[in-house]
Amino acid sequence: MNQMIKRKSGAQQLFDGEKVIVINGRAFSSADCPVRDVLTNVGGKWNTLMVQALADGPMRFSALRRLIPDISQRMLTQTLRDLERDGYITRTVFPTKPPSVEYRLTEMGRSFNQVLEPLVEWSATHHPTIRAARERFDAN
Amino acid sequence: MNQMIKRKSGAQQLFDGEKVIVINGRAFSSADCPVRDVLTNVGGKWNTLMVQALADGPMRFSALRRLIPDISQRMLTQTLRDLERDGYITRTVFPTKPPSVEYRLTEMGRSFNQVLEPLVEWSATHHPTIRAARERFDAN
DNA sequence: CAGTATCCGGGAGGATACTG
DNA sequence: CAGTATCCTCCCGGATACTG
Repeated sequence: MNQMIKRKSGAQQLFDGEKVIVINGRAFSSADCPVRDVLTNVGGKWNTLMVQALADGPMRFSALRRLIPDISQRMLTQTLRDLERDGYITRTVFPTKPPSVEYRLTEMGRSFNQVLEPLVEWSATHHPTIRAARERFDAN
Repeated sequence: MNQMIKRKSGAQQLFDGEKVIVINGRAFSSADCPVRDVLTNVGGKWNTLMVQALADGPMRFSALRRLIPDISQRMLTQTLRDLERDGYITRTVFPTKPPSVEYRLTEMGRSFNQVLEPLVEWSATHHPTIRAARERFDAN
């Protein structure tokens, strides 16, 4: 029930000649696999960091820049746009002058952050182990 | 405690002139941020899929090829090598002829899979919502 | 069977300059 | 302040061919 892939499924026949991935017993064209679709965002260099930056509360564009010093302006805008597009965050413009823009997690964004957190914790916990394994492997 | 980033920390001063990310109150050079280090793997196109493929039990190279039809030989090898290097899986060669090689999740690999599963579930659940949000956004 | 080796295109993302 | 607009580079990953 929890594994992404099931063996010995006849589902490969569902798409004629097309490559297929099987998740929870259902077949998807690997082109639009839902899990892949979401995990692509997770993999993006800035997406998860941005979600976590907004987890404490809404922030403005410039505040995000200061919080994440090594993101380029281009990537900050693009990441925020992508997250907005997929419904993770909302963008609110205040017509002050100069204008200020507030970014805020949606309900779904907060929901996502909750499944993200364990992964972050896991990463921090196991990072030393991974580093060690890597050095051991590279020693050969 | 659970958020990746803390505000109003003076930690930016810890690294002299270097860009810094702050996690759970500790500062890391953004070059070797532990969370980024792990999440990079999550983001790789095949890494998570491979972990899940092996979640049910060990598999051989050719079995993995059949299970994930649209991976190239090159990427299959490389993904397995990377996962082995970081300690997620082990690689065992059986000197039959022709040789067969078995890949198996380590304890850490299984541990990782457990924090991965909720993310996979979440993806499958929210995928329709995301698709809808995306179409709404693109309509403008 | 389980890999290497090589070539190659596309896209992610950085740097820089400009704007309402 | 909060963006666009370009340009450019690196490297991920696919395709193909060869090997112990």
